[in-house]
Amino acid sequence: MHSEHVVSRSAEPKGSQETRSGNSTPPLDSVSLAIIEQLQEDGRRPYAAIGKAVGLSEAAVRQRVQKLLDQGVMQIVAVTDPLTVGFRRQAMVGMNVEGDTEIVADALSDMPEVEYVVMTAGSFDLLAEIVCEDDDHLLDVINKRIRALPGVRSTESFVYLKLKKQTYMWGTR
Amino acid sequence: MHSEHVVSRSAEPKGSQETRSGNSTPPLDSVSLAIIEQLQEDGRRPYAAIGKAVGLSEAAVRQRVQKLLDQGVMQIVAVTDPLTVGFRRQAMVGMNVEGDTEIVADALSDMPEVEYVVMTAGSFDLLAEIVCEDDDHLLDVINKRIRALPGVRSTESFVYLKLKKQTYMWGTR
DNA sequence: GCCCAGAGCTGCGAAATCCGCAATAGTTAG
DNA sequence: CTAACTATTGCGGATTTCGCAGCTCTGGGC
Repeated sequence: MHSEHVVSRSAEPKGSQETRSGNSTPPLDSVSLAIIEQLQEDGRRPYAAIGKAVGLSEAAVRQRVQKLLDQGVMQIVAVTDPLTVGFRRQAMVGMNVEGDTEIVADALSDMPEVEYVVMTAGSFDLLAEIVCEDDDHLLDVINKRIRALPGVRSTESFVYLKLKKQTYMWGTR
Repeated sequence: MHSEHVVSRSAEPKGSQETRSGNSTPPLDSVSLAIIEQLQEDGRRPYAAIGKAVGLSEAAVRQRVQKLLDQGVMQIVAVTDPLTVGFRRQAMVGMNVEGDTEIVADALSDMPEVEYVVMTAGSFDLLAEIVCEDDDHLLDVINKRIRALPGVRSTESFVYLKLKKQTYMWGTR
């Protein structure tokens, strides 16, 4: 048992199932970390192989993976470069908002073209990544829908010219 | 729920290679698109289930998936919210660059803390997402390493406060 | 037209993997 | 100390993966 607690944090109220990044995410010990790292290298790696790597039985790994998925701590998915699969226009949109930033963030999150929403400190209150099929589509999303949201004071767009790096190796340094 | 239609795409003669934007990426027909969509929903979905969904045999799906992976068109990985895995500080950094933007982009891509690099049009030439363990680490990366790169004229940072959405559903609208 | 080569698909065992379940520790609360 | 709960293990049986041989379709060379 060499596994140590990362940070012992006690008494966390449960029952919160918010979108993401809610810190309802308790423990996550070093074994689960190791499992995640294995799956970041290959999302289809067999449970037995992972178990051998992290020192657990196949069944235990399976149970932990299922739990991590259920809790939303991780997801196992195929990722691609959108440009390769037919989406020709992407942009990052920075926004300034008046009132509750989170309400605007939620509205953005409901849009299918929006892949990524983050609340930030700095000269923007929100950043959102938009994935569209063409220029008309992008224009429509930004001008007709995002700027129409109540509370959005101003936006600034950065159209993607070339994606240079995109990794999913958190924890695998 | 499982609609058979993928991304609307005009009927394609099977021999036609539409001139896709530059990359060494061979066409990618609608069947492969459909396979990718299946794996975007669940990266561990069995080949037989995918085959039934897209109208192909298990073996054919397996061959196509392997090819897509080998070609680098997609990867099947576990993705997480870095905040839940022990990385407490993230930021998007916008940059203005003099000279060849791509050289700077390549240098950024070599840094392990940099998860995402994209060349953009607009008031920034480059956007880079940084994932760090703490404030010291973040400060070090931005001030000591990024701003030290030759050609970097100025930077502006947006520290993440809360990640609201992060999906990998390109093509699954 | 004819033949050949290459790419893609299918079907089929054999091997490996996944899955559910019951039994076994370890932990915490009373 | 016991009860309740959670995590883990070991096991069959069902399912999936894997490799391979054979088949079809297409395009090129002659």
